[in-house]
Amino acid sequence: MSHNDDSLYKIRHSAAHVMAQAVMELFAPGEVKIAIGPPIEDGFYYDFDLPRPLTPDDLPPIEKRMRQIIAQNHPFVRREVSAAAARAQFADQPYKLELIDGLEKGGLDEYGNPLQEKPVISFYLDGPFVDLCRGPHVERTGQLNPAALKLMSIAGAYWRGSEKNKMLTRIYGTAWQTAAQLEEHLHRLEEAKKRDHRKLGRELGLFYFSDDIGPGIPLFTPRGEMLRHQMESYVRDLQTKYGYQHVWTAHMVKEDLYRRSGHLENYSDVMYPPMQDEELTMRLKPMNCPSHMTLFKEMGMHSYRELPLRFAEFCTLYRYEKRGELNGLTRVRAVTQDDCHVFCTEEQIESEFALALRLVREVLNTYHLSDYKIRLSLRGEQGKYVQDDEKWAKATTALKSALDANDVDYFVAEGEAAFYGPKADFIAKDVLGRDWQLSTIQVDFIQPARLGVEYIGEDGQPHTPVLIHRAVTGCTERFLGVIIEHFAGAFPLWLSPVQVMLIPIADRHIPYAQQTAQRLKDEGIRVEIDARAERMNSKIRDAQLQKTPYMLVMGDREAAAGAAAVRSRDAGDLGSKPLDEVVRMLKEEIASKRVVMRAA
RNA sequence: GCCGACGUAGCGCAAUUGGCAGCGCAUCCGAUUUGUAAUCGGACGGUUAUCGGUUCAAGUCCGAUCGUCGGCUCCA
Repeated sequence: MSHNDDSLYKIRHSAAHVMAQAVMELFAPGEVKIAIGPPIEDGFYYDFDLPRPLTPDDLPPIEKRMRQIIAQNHPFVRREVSAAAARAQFADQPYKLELIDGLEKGGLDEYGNPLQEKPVISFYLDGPFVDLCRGPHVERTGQLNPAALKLMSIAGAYWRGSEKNKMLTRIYGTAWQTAAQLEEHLHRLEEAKKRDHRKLGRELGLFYFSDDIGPGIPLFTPRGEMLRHQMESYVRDLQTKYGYQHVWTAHMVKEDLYRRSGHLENYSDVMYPPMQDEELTMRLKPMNCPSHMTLFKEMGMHSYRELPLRFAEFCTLYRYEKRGELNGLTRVRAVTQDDCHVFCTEEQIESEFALALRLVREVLNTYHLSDYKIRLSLRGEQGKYVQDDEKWAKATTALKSALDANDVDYFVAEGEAAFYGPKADFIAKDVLGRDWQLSTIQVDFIQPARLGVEYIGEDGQPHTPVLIHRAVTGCTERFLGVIIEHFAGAFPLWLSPVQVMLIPIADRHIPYAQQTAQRLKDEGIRVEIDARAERMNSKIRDAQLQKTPYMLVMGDREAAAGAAAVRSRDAGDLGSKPLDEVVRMLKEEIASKRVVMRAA
């Protein structure tokens, strides 16, 4: 949470304590073990180790008890204590003891991450409830607004976030200063639900999931595929313009290649099991890099003069995502990356980074996803990484200086790197303010050497190129999921699967509609005719609900005049216009890739 | 994978303590030929996710499996 939310921070932090007290009172003394309860964006949570699972029916009594505690208006009192005193206080609270250990050693915070300085151990007391807590809090429980508080959900959460630890029960709540703010927040959640791409995907007939196909594998309808096609064509054309070349490398690869590239050792958790074909062991591709490097090698000797060589590919990759982590289109098992591998010299890293950056920026701007931050993802202490400190240091330095040379602001995240190198990840905010990791630019000094990729340098000697991995929209599926929600299903004209719906008023206007449809199709405009025996109003309503950008209504007047009554999805009835003008207007809007954003 | 909730017609939902499985929309058929967000009437549609158990009787209770949803480090 940011600093200017100090008062909300205190409110939510305090609400977490009040909730913990309420939960403890729901059970017999000593039955509830409390873990941690921080404020978070929009609210707070507290993790408990409970004698039984909670159900949604448990929330109202807890909430009721919280209001009573608030009404009792206990002061929050801070007390600094020694580690020994802290241990005595929480003798029967194992999680708190573990936290105290971490604090006392000065080494670890509550998640087991290293701390800079040895902190002061402090308690906060409110009434009968004592918690190990750094604070700050509101002064009295009465400063919490009971009408601006709501418990939201129950979830499981591992102690310290590690699946090796015990699963605790987490209760999420939300808290605000005023009831109106709470209402607003709940309203935002409702809006987000309406835009849920899984719901819109079904309503707009874009994609489906089937038990017969398997989890995490979307099936795209003609309309959904048209969206994919438009998105991919756009990036493809732009890549071509920027000097990237497209290649194609199929979906299966001999396992041995992944042994040499390092995937088998470092990425096998995400890979599907091997397929045995007599003496051959094959794998579904989880990444393109080894294939692109192999292609580079097969194409013969490469001179330094050919570099940088940029191989782009829209390829569907297969990744084993954990069951519980699958989520609509944003987390699937068949992932189509708009991938690219640039083979270049160390000197070229900076300019290649700049090129990729320009491409990424142009694409994100087109989608009105221009509010993004860049995360420099580095190797962490744990996790699987190819061990080669020298190359990691080189790659990290190179990426940092490329970021700096291009005047890019970024923040550092340790432990987020790929197994072969550091990344610059683009994290964009959608119209609802949610973060999505989309584009990525990665520097890899490791894989080319492992696979023996070489070029002949100016000195006539073989050298190992640097590999830059780069994705613009990241992958088609997730990006589509994000933009469905971002646009609330109302795609800009250039992207819309059906751009124009022709609405003949009566059956006798169908021939004119067909004639008009052909005219528009000849201009490359995607058009459909609603020839049902329905009333015009009903056809308009359906086209509007399908979020079709333009409706052309045609009756006797239009047929006689060679015109169409234009209705815009966003602006309503625009009146009758000659077809020539309609075509000009549509083509201009398509070419401009104009976007009309809807408020969240 | 783990914790919890859920799974009734293509979609959205009903069904009393266990007692004949229904409504709306969509679909199909018929009538209507309509001027900027829903024309009227009729018909079709189900092994209640799957498998097993309890019971005279299961959508409802129990178990397993499959699937979906909410979560699983936004720093005590």
